Amino acid sequence: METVESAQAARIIGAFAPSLTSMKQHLSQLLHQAVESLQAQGILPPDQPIDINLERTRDRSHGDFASNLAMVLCKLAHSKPRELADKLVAALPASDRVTRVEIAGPGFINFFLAPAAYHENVTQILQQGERYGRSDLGQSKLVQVEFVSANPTGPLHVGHGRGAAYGATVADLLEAVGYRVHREYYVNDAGRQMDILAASVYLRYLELCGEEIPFPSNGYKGDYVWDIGASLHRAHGDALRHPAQTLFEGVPPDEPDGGDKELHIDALVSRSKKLLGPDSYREVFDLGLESILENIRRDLAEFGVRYDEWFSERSLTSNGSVQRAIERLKLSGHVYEKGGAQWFRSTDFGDEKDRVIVRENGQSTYFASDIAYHMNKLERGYDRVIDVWGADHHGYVPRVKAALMALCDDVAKLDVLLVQFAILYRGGQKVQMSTRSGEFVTLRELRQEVGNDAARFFYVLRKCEQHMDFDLDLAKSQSSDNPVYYIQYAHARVASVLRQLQEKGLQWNPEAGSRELGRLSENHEDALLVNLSRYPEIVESAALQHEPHQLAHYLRELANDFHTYYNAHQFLVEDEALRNARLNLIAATRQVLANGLALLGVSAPDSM
RNA sequence: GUCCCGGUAGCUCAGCAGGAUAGAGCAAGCGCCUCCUAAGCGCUAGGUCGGAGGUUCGAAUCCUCUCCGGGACACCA
Repeated sequence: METVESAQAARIIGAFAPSLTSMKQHLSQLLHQAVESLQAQGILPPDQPIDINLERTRDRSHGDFASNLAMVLCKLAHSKPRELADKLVAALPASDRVTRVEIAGPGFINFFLAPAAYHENVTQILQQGERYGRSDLGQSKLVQVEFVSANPTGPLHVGHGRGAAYGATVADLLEAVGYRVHREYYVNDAGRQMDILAASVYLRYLELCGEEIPFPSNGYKGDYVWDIGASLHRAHGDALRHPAQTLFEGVPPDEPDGGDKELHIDALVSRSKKLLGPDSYREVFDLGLESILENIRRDLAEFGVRYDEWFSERSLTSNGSVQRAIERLKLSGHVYEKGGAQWFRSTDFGDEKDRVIVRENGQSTYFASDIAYHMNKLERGYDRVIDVWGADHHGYVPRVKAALMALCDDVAKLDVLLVQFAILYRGGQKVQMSTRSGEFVTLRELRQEVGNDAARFFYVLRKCEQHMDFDLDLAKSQSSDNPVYYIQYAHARVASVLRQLQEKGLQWNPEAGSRELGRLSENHEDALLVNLSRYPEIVESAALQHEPHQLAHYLRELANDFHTYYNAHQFLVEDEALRNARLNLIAATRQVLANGLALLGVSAPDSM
């Protein structure tokens, strides 16, 4: 029976790259062998799947890594934890990278690593450069990450910004640990909201033609709609003009006039369609769509967020995918008719209530498109599918999963990650935002105010599903209070030291430095060595748990270790061997800071 | 009403697939530039981990109940 773990173990033994990632795996393997040996002796029952739990110690007096294995297995072995620990330790194969193994406390097995293991790691960092911290854990499996996917009815706002930063970072992290990642934006280019946008554009156009228009309360009022109306006017002059009176013929009153704003706007949409005719209407519609989508694309690109695909919702309707999805659901026997509409019995799969997929008027719902979209995703053969949604969609998760359960057994491949809104603070005060009046802070405004680096970093500083306070003043401040500057400054300081080296006419020989790493004996150096070796573990954990904040926090710690070291010791010393060793160490630190910042989409400047 | 998220130092938060004395940054107080960027560093002080039960060798971490705060619950997209 070939398990994943033993396959991994075989790889480790086969090609032993001495980096600390494999150090953890190495120790894990040693424990595995010990367990197998106890199984052979009959001390532990054979053929029991055993999880090796191995973690970094908090306190260095407990060594470098600790395992609670003996405490976990003591019941199976019918012995006391410390006695079992004794037997496990006795059965551990020797390793030149472990100087000492101790049993402590209630039965922890503590591993003390050889300093040389850490020294080799520094050399690895310098050799691997940008690749340090990357791994093939994902075994080139295909993952799709869909994120942002905001309706193209207006510019991205700060809420979308968090989804963008988070989704992009999760995608990059997954890529770093060896997945092949497909980044996708689902473009809602069909449906009522888009019609309302088209009508809004057309109304602004008519105003520019000189018509007097009472603008609908439910229309899109942002300035960008004016701009699109103006492009339309530049392109067509008055060719698409109709008298306001004609347009408003038979349209029920708007809310301020005692009517219903929804009925009012829907009527305006159908009047616009009728007056313009299908071709011209489509032109207005597409101009609105394209202008806004272009704006969104540019915004995201400037934010360092890249996509492999912009997937059109409309295409699902036009190529029959939606129809096909509905048919398949019907065939599965989970669809019924009620009140003239087609309902999906999602309650069969744990949803709270059944959902409409085809409306009374024959139109399929947004939900139907979403089912088709997810069916499409799974058909494309991804091993994993990740949806990053705004937390306000959380009620949506059960019904999408229900649909997938009805259609296939691949629900487990889908992860929906919900991102909470960020609340902005300026001068200690909440920045008020309301989407309906169009008075929201756009992502672009945020980027202009605090810069891309601070925005990207702050957005991923918290777990995604957690509410977040975004302090604009802090994000802008150029002081150590601001974690972004703090980390970047550490990076810049190393670069500065290396510049000083030349000015002082001193040499740095990295090869010699590699041989002299044993000269690093200060506590500050020890702390740096340990934390540098943790980086691959952090990347792995942040990626697999979809938690970029782990990396953000780690980088702050690493920067702190460096600043402390910088203040306590001189790097450009006369002693050549020591100087080479120290420069190797800080160059490695710079590399790890740069790698980590790159994964977060934050720049790593050489001077500040 | 149902469902999600949160309640850890004065503030903002880590820690939560159980582990060895609960961490960081601000803010407060005291120090450190003839020295590689003081956009930095050190020290001091600060907590019955919302509350109550339970599970066990061991709980901030898991389970149940409860209190407080935020959010979501369309034949909208």
